Amino acid sequence: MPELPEVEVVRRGVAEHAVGRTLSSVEVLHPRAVRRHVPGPDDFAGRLAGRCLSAARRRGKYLWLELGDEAGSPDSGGEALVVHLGMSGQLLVQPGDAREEKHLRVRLRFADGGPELRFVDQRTFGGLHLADLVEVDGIALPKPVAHIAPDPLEQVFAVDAVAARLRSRRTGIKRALLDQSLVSGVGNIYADEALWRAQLHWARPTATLTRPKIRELFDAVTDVMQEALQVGGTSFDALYVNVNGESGYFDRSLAVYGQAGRPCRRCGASVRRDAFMNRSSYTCPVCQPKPRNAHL
DNA sequence: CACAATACCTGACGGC
DNA sequence: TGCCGTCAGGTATTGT
Repeated sequence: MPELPEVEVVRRGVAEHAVGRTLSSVEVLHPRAVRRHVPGPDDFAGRLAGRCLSAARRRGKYLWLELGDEAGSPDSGGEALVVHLGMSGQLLVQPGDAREEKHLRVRLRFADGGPELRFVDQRTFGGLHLADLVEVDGIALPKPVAHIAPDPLEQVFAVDAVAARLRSRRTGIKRALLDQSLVSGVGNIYADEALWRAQLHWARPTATLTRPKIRELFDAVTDVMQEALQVGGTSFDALYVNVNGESGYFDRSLAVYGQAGRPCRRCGASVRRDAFMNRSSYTCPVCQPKPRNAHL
């Protein structure tokens, strides 16, 4: 599933292969892929034609391509093509005559006649839309991304400010980690991996965490994400791939996620799976004991 | 306002 | 063989 490291791998690919190029035509093959573009698919395609992709940026799991005029300079309006991969979205760089993917949703062609960008998405939770840029704390963000908190790999990420907000909450630590308005980029996989590294149970009340423990947890979040990034992200199947269609290798480094019944790498106890928010949480029952005052 | 639950979606897989 | 239930889960929306 694409979380922050996977989206960053895609961002780098798009920066290398598409930034600086001018779009010629855009084809929407499935309207649901642009459902967040309120004016509709025709408006989406019409407004992109002739625009240059001037930069590829990211916050958390959101990716956006800044749009410039044909000469390539950023336009005064400040507009971006926002991309969210959802659960199964892929952004691929493909020759125009390459076979159509089964779940091809949007095709973006370029004026230079080179490889096109394809948005492929089996489960259609992801999508593309156009948005104006607004300034938040000195950073230009698309309007729909403005409510998302900085991610742990950003310069502006301030762990002490996050710790203060965490400690005032009345919820479990994993729910808080997954709340993109508190910290962005963390999904189910990296939440479980970071909690295992910091030896915290998912239901631990945030209010009971000390500042040093919260710092330790976010060090673990940062470490696990950077390690994943170095090997191209996590993929269990063909659903997550970089722009060249290649899978990452971080699945081989997972300590608990998806490892139910296998021995904990630290103590050997059998990793357990709990139902959590209509999905799963994986923990070591010995290293991450369930607190008595658990926030279930 | 804070927090929790649910809807949205498709395909793989196991049981019968 | 094929049907059915379950699971995967990020985010917007709805409910308390």
